Amino acid sequence: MTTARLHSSATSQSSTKNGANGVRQRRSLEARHKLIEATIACLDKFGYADTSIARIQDQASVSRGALTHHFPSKEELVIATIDSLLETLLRPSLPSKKLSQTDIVADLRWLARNMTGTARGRALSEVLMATRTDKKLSARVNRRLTDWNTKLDEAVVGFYASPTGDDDDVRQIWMIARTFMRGLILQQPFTPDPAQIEQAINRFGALIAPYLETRKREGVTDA
Amino acid sequence: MTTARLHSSATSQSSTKNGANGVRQRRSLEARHKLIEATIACLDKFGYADTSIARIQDQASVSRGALTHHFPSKEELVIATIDSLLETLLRPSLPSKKLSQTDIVADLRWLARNMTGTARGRALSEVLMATRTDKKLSARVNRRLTDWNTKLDEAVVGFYASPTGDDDDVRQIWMIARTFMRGLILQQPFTPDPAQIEQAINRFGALIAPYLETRKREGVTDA
DNA sequence: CCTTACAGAACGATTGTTCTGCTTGTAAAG
DNA sequence: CTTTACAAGCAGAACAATCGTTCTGTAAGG
Repeated sequence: MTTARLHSSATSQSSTKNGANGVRQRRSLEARHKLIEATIACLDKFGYADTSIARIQDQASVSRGALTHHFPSKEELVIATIDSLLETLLRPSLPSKKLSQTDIVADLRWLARNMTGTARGRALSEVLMATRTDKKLSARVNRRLTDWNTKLDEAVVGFYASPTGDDDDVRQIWMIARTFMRGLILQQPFTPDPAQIEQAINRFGALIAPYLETRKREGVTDA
Repeated sequence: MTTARLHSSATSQSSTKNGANGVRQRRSLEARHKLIEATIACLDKFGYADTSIARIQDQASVSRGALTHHFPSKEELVIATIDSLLETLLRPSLPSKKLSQTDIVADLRWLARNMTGTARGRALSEVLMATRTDKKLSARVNRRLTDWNTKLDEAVVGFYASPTGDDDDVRQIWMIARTFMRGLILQQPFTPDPAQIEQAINRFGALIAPYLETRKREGVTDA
């Protein structure tokens, strides 16, 4: 007599009116978190093609029943994982503890490391490639991705300005930078020497540096 | 016109003693070609994850027995497909009927179209992403990819020169350009507007144009 | 006559999903 | 503060479908 156990979408949680942390809810969130982290690890290790539910539940040390309880389908799990990836990959650049704002090349190196040098960055690349052909998945995450991109643009405009004063140019330059960084993952098989990759990053930084200026930092209260 | 010459690669070198085209050999090459084309089409349409043997043989309108006869394993088929992709993606840039050599931005647009706007370019991106985690596949194609990259570098140096006279700089600039182009595939979900993509390509061309000059064209006999 | 080219069934392994049963937190009822 | 009822959390079997590979059989070019 189980009703439709549509375990509410990824964003819900929201809890009930209860503010206290119930044992029940806490464990649930823990399990979800563990499963998402396992999915990221599998995407990084095995790639999207070979990331199966069996592997994920093995990586997470969670029973299959628990997995299917929290994520009734693989698609739900992937989407929740994408949400997690977007959030954690956006957060560090918003408070800008990491961005030096003065050395653009250093910022680019940080960007490169974030996108290709971490499990989360590589995992995102895997799902991005998958969305190209998986229309069902694409339909459900397209909005999130474009929103994320816009938010990132606005954050960058808060840090950098164009000598011409055109903010759109800053957005375009950084969009080019992000595109270049993403391309590194696909270029790596051609250029196995890490030093050559690093040199290319530095050179790219030199190419775009003349078109970026540090913005006069006023009250940048992060919301 | 499209008599694609596909060398049988790692496996048997397929007896070159016979100069005459037997009916037998011709049909075999035709079947191989058809299967490779079908694989490319499937990689483009379904992505690497969902490109199964069943789908390939369906796309090629070939029996499963025929497929397994020509390619005893999926890996063999994928490798033969990669060989075909590398060859056809290199050829047009070698004789340089397409490269204008004067308008760098136009050349970049052609490069972008070649890498992200064609089924072959997208199919290559799919397998490139797969090689990141598939170590068995990676081990078998790494050499081919680096060699291909080197060959492309040399071809580019034949067309362009650096104002500084340093050929290595030309190689680096074009390596950056190729990386950027590859990144477009992964950036597309974030930036669905084609016009914005095109503008970014043009802008990128403007960024690197100052560092490239047309090389005085002497006898460029393509080997 | 024999090897190659092909057709197609059969194979075990693995895919993602569905279902049944058991435990347990939690909140309402007493 | 109990008692009780019920849904959430979870374990694991069962499921049909599909995966890639192997095998047997047949037709035909050399």
